[in-house]
Amino acid sequence: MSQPPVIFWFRRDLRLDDNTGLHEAIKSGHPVIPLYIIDPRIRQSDRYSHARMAFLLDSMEAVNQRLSDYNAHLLVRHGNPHSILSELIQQTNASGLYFNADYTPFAVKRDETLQDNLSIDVRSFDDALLIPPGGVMKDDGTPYVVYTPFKKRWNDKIKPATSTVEMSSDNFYNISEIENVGIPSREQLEIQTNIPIPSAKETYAQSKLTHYIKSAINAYDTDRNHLTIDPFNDDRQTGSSFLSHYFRLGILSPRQAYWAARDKYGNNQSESAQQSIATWVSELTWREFYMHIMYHFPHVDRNNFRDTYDALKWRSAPEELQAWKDGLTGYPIIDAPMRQLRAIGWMPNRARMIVASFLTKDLLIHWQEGERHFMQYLLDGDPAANNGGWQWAAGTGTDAQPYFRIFNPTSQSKKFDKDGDYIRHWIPELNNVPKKYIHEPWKMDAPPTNYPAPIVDHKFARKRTLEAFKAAREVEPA
DNA sequence: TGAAATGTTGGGGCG
DNA sequence: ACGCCCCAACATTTC
Repeated sequence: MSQPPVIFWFRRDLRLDDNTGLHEAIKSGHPVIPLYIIDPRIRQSDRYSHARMAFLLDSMEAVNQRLSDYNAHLLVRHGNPHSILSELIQQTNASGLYFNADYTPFAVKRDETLQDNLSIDVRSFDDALLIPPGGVMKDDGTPYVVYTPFKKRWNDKIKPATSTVEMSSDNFYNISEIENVGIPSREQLEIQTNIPIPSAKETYAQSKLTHYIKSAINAYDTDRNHLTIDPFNDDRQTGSSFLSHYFRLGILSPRQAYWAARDKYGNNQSESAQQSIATWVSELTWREFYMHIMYHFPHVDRNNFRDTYDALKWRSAPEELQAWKDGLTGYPIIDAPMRQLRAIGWMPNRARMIVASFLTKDLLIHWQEGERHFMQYLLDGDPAANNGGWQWAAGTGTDAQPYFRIFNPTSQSKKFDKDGDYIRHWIPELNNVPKKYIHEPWKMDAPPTNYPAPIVDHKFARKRTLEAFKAAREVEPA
């Protein structure tokens, strides 16, 4: 084979099926070098997650295994992407670089100068979303900042699924001649995590998707708010599809999920099942919405989307922040999910809203503290979706809940963990607390002595926050 | 993808 | 039998 190779650079698309950039590379007819670059800057980030990195390593291993069906291997290199790529181009005489676009500010900045710095054909493809940023705009050409009209237009823009590409061993470059460090071990990357890492295999993720769409999705509308104890180990808990970590690394594509759901929707379902399916798809749309937002408004990454609350006096309360992180606030409905997060790298969306409201509204601590903590522990931690959720809860974001909408932890607890099963599972100290007091153990005559009293009084905190937000609104914009 | 404060209504206890 | 009060239940307004 005398043709020069092309490089396919895996980033957040660790799958072989329905991978736009990879398939384009294959279709080019040149032998493909599958590459992953471990960028040491990721590990220096204060948003770095040991668990997510462990999951990424497993995912690289899974891709490598699938590649072995084609006598191919994943080439792994460590370092600055620009230098790695130019070095590799020199070594292999590659004529093209293919990858799928990543829309976070970090990735956009990393990728924008590639074409100028590399002397070869650089091809970026839209793959991570059903509709890429810029594809859903208002008639006046500006981006949507409210979810509902975005979703309406997004739905109208969906295009039919495209056909797949057949691969063979002829499509891949023999990299045995090139230096390949291979996939590093956890020890080599100094990964420390006790979180049980779910399977990162593409086929496993696909079967999970199929299984979920088959039946559990029909009850999503009602079950989505259930506080699921451990979706890794308990198949009875079906409220969440628990696929977000697969979308995070692109082990599943949103197209695979969307079309699986939509095929089922059109296939003679009851009205309530259809409604549930629509709601589930709507969560995919939220993911796209927030990625579009971060692309069009990159400042949201480290700043309020709206400057309305730039003057807000967030509290500095390191001990209270620590209590929140440790699950020791004295509010069971806060502490249970915070402990769950550290234990399994996941918490239900409802719980995310409750603990986010508590940090920002009850403790009046900056949403960025919570956003960072979530990124450090969530297996599905995605910069755009996580940021969007936090700014929504804090009231600083696009389409945010109004500042006066403050969750009452106790009523949320009674509503979504009626019997207290979720609380008892994650807070063993409360094992013997009767149902009557499980949501507010401080009201017992003799509360468990090994569980803290509430670090803040909700009624007092609510008033404090209303006043702080009101004061910030009254500050004239600069 | 709220909750608290305030307003309204109507049934029941009771003198 | 009547008026008064209490308050649950629901509705509306406000934050």
